[in-house]
Amino acid sequence: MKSYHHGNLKQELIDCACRLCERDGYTKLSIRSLAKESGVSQTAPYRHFETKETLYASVATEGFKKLSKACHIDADKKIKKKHLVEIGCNYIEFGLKNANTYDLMFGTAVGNFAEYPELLESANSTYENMRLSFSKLASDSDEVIAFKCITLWSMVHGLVGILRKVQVVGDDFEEGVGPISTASVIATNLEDHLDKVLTGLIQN
Amino acid sequence: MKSYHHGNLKQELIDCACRLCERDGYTKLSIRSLAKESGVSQTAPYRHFETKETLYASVATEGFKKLSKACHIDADKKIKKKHLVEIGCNYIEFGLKNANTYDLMFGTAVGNFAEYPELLESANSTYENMRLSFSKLASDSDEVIAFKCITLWSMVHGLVGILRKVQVVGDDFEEGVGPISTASVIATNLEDHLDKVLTGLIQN
DNA sequence: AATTTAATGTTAGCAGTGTAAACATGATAG
DNA sequence: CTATCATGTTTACACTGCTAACATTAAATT
Repeated sequence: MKSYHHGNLKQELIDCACRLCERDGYTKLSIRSLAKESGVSQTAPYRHFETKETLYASVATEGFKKLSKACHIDADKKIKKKHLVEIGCNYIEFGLKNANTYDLMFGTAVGNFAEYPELLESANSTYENMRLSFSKLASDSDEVIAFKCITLWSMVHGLVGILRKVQVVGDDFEEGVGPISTASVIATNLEDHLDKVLTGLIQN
Repeated sequence: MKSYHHGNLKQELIDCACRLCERDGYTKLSIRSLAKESGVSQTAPYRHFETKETLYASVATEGFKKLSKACHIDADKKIKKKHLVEIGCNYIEFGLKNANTYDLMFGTAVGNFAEYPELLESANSTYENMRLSFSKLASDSDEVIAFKCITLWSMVHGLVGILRKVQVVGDDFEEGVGPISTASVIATNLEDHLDKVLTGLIQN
């Protein structure tokens, strides 16, 4: 009935880890609980993941693939500024809706991406997507394109960080000009905000 | 000789925690090791910190105080754009030089700042400082000031996040237009970069 | 000044963790 | 058919956060 070999354990562990990481945050994830969830012995996961960080890297890799998809713009389309605004909005939406996974992707849980080729690959390809979109906006040099791209990325990345604090603190504040309420305003007018910033960055 | 009561344990624990957090990252910090370092029993810290998160909150509070100081601009000075650039640079420098502490401050180690009044206070006052500087730049409405302030903050916050990945991956990449090298360029021309972004945001 | 009380320390112990070592099983290659 | 090797299990170790019960001493109350 229950065969000694699981057959598809690695993928099941990754899927399960993705789910639990997002639900409870990666700190709450234990290899043992993961194993139990898959009906397998405590140390079985070690046949597929050298250390816990290796498992984290797999979850982060999945995260970057999803982020990449969320920020993808149809390649044939003629890219305008509004499309970059859309990319930015989608990025932020991903960061807020998958907050715990986002932590894993951009925090320190995985120390050095270079140690995990798949992770590095998926992270770089997320960037590459964004870069391509910028390259279709105007005929800038590679340097300028990369520059604009990093500027947008750090902008939306920063907003995710700030806005998440807003989510956590919630409605405890009504002051009007504090960081919380201001950030909230930006959050609800995200498109306008990104539009403004991008306008300062490009002419199109 | 060695008295039963330590006398200044709480502060010593905080200091020690700040040091260890910055050196090894907050994940490596254990209450037990902390206690040992202070020559006190394993559970003594629990008389001063309800849970580990409470300790984290104290370390984060110290972090915000330092960040606040690093971003402080003399109140009497007439504020110009270059001062805001300076604030931004100092912020980023702090984030990069105190990377592990910065993680603790802006990550998810401390779930809800509102549960730790001192932390909330120090975090808000960091923001308030920045806001004041903006308010001395031009006679904008409170809303506009707050808006600009959040924009700068999320910008530099995002850059810290991106640039840290650069530090970690280091010199493994020389491609020229990849995220790593581009971010590196931004890092070495930080003032110019912030100047550009701020120019798009303000006129002064 | 004597005594009660509250703050701060210790000891012992539970349940949970990451990970290594030695062993078991069974799919696959020779 | 057999040997090998990937994949699973058992056992064990050192470590963790945290609780409960007890010890000591500083501070408050009488």
